[in-house]
Amino acid sequence: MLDDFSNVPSDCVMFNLRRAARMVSRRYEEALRPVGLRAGQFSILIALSQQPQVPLGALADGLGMERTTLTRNLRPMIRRGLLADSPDRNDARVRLLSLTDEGRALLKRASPLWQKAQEETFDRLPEALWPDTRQRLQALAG
Amino acid sequence: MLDDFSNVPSDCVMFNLRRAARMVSRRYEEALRPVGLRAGQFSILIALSQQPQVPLGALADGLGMERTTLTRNLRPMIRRGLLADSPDRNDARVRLLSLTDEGRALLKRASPLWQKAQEETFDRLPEALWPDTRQRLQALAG
DNA sequence: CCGGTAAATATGCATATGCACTTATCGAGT
DNA sequence: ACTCGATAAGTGCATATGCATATTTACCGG
Repeated sequence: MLDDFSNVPSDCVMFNLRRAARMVSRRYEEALRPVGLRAGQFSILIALSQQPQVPLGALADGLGMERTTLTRNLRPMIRRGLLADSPDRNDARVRLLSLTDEGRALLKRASPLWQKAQEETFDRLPEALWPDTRQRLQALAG
Repeated sequence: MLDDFSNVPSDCVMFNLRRAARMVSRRYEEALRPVGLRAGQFSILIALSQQPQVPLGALADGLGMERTTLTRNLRPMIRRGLLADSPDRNDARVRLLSLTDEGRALLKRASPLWQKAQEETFDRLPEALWPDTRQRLQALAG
């Protein structure tokens, strides 16, 4: 008998997650285009807005991202002046990251654009389902 | 008053989707490493296993991916001999894609590895929740 | 047949992703 | 102080992602 993979595309968790992430990211990036932020860059700004100084590794963990990936994702943002980094005085290995004033200002401008994308997203998935859905995504990511 | 973005990381659909996609993809790629397939490559093989000949654009639509992205993702797979492409006899613009015998054989070897990754995934998200979760992801991707 | 518009795909550029490996630093035990 | 294992971060390589733009082909109205 022939191999039948016909159920795999819809069953595969990885495939469905990646496709949804691609499609949703494109919509958020379209919304954020006026401020010139990519989807991942917006996430980094948000993550850094929570704390004054964050070690690179801790930030990568929070984003569920390889340290080496984050290292490179930071570059265009630092070049643009949105982020600053400084060595930890107590541990010279650690690179502490922080938002600049410019980064904070841009985040403020980006916020309503994000809000709009978020609302458009909830036109597709009823917002009441989101807390539950988020929890499932976090379980998958954990 | 200061801007407070403290709710954004957990609320942002885009962020949660991307993070989950990253983490889950890494686990599938680890499982698929013995056959040397990346997560997206496995998805392409599966998608092509459904039909004998698929136009590039139609495949891209099915994957929720830009045609230009797919164009390049195909390259290493064609170079490796997993896929073949030929022009459509009725429309010289169209590139028809198909699995090679080697591609089909590799998919067969990859299948149990995928199955294992899938099962590990369901250790994190109860499988009973998957049909519903999949539907939500498809709504987000649509 | 010709000209113009639409469609399918490819290219240039920039960012994103992570593994294997390397470098620098820390801290504990001697 | 010294060595050594552990930890934080960076590099080289390869694939992934998509927008703006270019190229080729199709099709339709004249």
